[in-house]
Amino acid sequence: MDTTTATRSIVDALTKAIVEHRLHPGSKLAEQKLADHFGVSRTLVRQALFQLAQKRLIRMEPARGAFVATPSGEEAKQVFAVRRMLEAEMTRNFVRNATKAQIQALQEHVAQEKAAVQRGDVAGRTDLLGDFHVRMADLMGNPVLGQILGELISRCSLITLMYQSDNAAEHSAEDHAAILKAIVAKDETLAVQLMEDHLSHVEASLTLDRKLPNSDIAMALA
Amino acid sequence: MDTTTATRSIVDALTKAIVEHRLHPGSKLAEQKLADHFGVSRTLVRQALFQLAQKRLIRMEPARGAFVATPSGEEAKQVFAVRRMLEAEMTRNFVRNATKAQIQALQEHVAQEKAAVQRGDVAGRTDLLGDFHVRMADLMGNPVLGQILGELISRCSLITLMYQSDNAAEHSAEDHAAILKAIVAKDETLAVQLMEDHLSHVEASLTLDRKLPNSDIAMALA
DNA sequence: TCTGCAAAAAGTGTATACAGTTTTTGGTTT
DNA sequence: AAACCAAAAACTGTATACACTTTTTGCAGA
Repeated sequence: MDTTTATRSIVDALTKAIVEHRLHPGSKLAEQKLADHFGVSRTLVRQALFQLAQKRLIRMEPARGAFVATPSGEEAKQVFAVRRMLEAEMTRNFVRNATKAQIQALQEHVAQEKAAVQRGDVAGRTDLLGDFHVRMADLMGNPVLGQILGELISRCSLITLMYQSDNAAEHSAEDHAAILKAIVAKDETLAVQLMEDHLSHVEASLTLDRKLPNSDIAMALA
Repeated sequence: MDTTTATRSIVDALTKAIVEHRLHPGSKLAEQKLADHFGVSRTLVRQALFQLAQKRLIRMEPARGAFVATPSGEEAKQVFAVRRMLEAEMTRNFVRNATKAQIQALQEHVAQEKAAVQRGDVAGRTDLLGDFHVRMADLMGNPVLGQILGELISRCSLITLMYQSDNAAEHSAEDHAAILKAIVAKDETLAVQLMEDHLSHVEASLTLDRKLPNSDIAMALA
């Protein structure tokens, strides 16, 4: 991941904008406009766009340019399937190997989530709910896993935006608390089960099978 | 993954060269030399190098250039850990959902592996042994999983080159046959267990804890 | 002979130029 | 007023130019 610092910061800025829903699925990302905005040449912008394309946060169409990705329902299901595979085992390892300090770190995180929910901070809440999973991956001391999961979770941010029907995200904070409780109790199978259920629950709250009016409309008025 | 076709073919050519061990870990990849070789400008070479860096097949050092990656023993363990997570579940799903045609495709693949082993075709054998896992991922109809696994397996190609002690790879063909037998018998837990054992076995055949003489030497004479 | 250092060569990082394509614009015809 | 077409504008894809950094070279001194 060692690109030069300039492109790195462009990648980070665009990633943040996409994950935080400040750039909508399907939006055009014109190179010159981005170059002007960041005060660099198109060269660096292009490097950043290629990296984002590899992370599947944008797609590049030949001779037409870059657009914020519009993941299909099919792709969404696949992303969740892989997340379940990884996070189930991650949870199992966490129960077995986590130190008190690591558990406490997660507890503080869940407390922050609850606070965000209670004060109705939607943006902060969304951030924290995704961070819970990334945090857990990082605590496991496996950066390879951490990076893969981080990218999958970024993609989920786009997916939930496109397919979210009811705001079932509010249940997520409770799910996290329950998972953590099982971890503290060293109940391995329960913790794993709760994690799998949690992910399935999030996935089920999406309407992945509709005909994607979002994509076309967003494309149309881009 | 939609970059323009030119850079795509450069990425593929370099990936193939690295995975097939025609470019050794630590080797310098000078941009102009690659550009001359491929008959394009440095621009396209650079795009390709950035993509390879993101796939962790090369590393880029600021102002010093690109080098074929030299994964550490620590990183190798992490890659295998993630592979076990993904491939265990992949195997479980495969037992549950595979069609007769898919199983037959794998059987033919294992037959090819045996043939390569018997005729002493080391290069072909190595290819096929890695392909077994990629093939299985592709058959599952989950391209998201397929791509992640494909990249992890590419990295394993570098890892086994750097750390291989005895040539335990010969056992892999038998392992694959045993896994497939369990799949045919619809023995889910056995198939999963055999897959996990297989990956642990491959990992155990590596000497991941030595001080990496390879890396430094290769760097030194690059 | 070995060490140290300065000049030259090679290489990377970024910007710009230019060719080819796509999109927009504005007028013309039905 | 709507559909169509051509010229202009905007944009992408690739090559090249140039500044700056690293590496190599070759010579001077110990």
